[in-house]
Amino acid sequence: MTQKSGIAAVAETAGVSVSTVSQVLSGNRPVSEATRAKVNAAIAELGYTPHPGARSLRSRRTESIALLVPDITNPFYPLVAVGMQDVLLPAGYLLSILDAGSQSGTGRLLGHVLERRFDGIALHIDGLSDADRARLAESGTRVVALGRDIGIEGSDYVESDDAGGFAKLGEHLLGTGRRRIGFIGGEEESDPSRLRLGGLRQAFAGAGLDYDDASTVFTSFTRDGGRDGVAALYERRTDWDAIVCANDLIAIGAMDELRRRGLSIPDDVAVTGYDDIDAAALVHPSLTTVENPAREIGRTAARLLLTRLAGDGDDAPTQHITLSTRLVVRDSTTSPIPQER
Amino acid sequence: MTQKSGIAAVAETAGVSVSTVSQVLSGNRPVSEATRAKVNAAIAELGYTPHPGARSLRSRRTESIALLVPDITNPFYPLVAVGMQDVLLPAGYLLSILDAGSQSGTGRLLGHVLERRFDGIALHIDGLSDADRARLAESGTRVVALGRDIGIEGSDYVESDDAGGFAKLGEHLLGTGRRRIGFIGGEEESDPSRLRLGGLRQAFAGAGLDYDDASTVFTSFTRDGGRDGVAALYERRTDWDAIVCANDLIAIGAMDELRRRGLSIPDDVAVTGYDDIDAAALVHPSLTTVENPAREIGRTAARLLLTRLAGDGDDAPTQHITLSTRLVVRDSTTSPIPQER
DNA sequence: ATCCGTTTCCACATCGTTTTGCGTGCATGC
DNA sequence: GCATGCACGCAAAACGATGTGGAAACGGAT
Repeated sequence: MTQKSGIAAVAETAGVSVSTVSQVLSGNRPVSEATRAKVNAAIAELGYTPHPGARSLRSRRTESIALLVPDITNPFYPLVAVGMQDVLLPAGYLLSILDAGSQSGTGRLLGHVLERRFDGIALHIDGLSDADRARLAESGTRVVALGRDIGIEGSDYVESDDAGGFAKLGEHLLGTGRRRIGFIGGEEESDPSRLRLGGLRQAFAGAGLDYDDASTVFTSFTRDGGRDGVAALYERRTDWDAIVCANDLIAIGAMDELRRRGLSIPDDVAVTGYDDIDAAALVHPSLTTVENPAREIGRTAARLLLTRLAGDGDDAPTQHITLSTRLVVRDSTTSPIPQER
Repeated sequence: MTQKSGIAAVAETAGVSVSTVSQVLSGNRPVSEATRAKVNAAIAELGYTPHPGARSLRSRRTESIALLVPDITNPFYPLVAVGMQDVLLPAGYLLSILDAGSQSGTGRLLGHVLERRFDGIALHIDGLSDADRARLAESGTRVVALGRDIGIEGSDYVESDDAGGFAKLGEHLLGTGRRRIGFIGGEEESDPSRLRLGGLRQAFAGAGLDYDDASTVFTSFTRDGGRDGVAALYERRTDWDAIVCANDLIAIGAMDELRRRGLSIPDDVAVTGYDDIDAAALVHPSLTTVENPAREIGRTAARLLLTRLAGDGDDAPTQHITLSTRLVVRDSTTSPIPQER
């Protein structure tokens, strides 16, 4: 008695052929109710699980998709991942989150990812090298880009309305009487920095005011960047009444430095961020910011992928979805609840 | 001219047999320098990548391992993931981070994970059902547990020295003259809560003092839990001079509530947390806590898995590794740098 | 009884690897 | 010259699934 394994074992104990079992599993062809029952019984009895390798070998599909992020310790990305799972799990796909460790690590990891033959890849990349872009394109893997267009033929992308968010921030600040408003961006060459500054400008224009370019400094998207940014701004002048930061981490760093200089937030100067990471609500005073709908970004990206994977979307035009953002006003731009006299 | 694909195509253009190409790839048997060169040239020319499905079908290995976490938005887990990657990537393994979404979601995801036939699984689970434990055990997949013993034959686990950490916290507080010390735990039935309280008790005992059980309340491991915990403690008495919290989130919530009651931290009451998540340094005043070496936990877990996967560790006794923790003193237990007068 | 259309199942080829067991050709020892 | 040993490559058999072309069984119509 040779010990069969896999689908063959199931076929044997059910007293049917291998192909019939496969049919029952895939529902590809009609199977009579009687044999279907026999097969299912055998499957349950043996605790059978199809071998994904064998399956993908034939079907050329893995039923799993990858999310490739530059830094999983950035609290923004876990939320994106959760959003993708919301959509993918019910559709029978498994989401693997892969951490490149840094922007530069992306290329190194990309090779591993492509080797694994995921059905689809979602990635958030700031600088994708031409070589990597080519590898992605010729791999034939479905790709959806997060945050910006990745420049691959036929790959959709989803981003949030950065400019609109900063316009709302600007209006909020101008509406509360602030006029000497500085802006601390991330890396100067980065798309987000430029878009976000653009939104602020728009708010000024809308109020019939001029935005002074000398109110802008660029550093990096980190807490340290925020500290440096404040230092740079205060070298130019010292009468700022609001500081707009390109993301929450910068804002938190800026608050550190402002406090160190003996300034009170928001009485002397208001501070705003972007993203609405958890920490924004935790700092003291809590940070006025704009909600960057990470989870919704994830959901949308997953839906785009699923549509493409369904196949009939192969020739559909490239999709570009922009999600709207929401202003979240907290204590860093309004007077905090009086607590120490 | 039939269009071969995969290894057969490589074999053809290199003018060798399929098996020879495989040998070159795996280095399983010696191959002459000349043919090795020919094969490598062909591989490069065709941009060949082995099909992981076919490979795992034969070799029964996937070269990828999974990290299953209850909630990827908890900042602790991304660090664990990064630590695992540190070790796994150089070893040629791909790490997939899988988010169960909640403790209860673990079971649902576990099925998907086992189906995927990962070579190894690392999981951090508080309550694993017996059914799931059985599924894991009989799947034959290598398992390493994080944080606690998972009770599966032959599965190693790694945890951090919670009790030691809380002993250090207790000594620190007692050493600065605090005596009326309250403890806010997470869920009462959870192992961590009990272990951590035990560490605090130990500090009292070491100083020849008695710890009063009436100083303990249990809530949940969240920020809301911290608020509730403070409320509960202050119903018992109002002269606390320190509050020890079972993790940083609780501590941050506790600070919210203390502040709302008009108390000053640390002048009126000191607060401590556990884990040293980023937010601990961001809150104001910054939080004294204990570093829970998440990244090192990840590294260790990965090493344990690799050892088992190497095969010769099959019969080795179960390993139980405890990592030491480090006290991080910040402003919430010392007087902050005078900044307003 | 014959024929035909459905339904239901099966045999078999196939996917791309790994792996074992042999067959070469060549130098070596006698 | 002839057995012996080595170093290299190759053929072929798995691995576990999918899916197509057909064969068998079954009714109903003629």
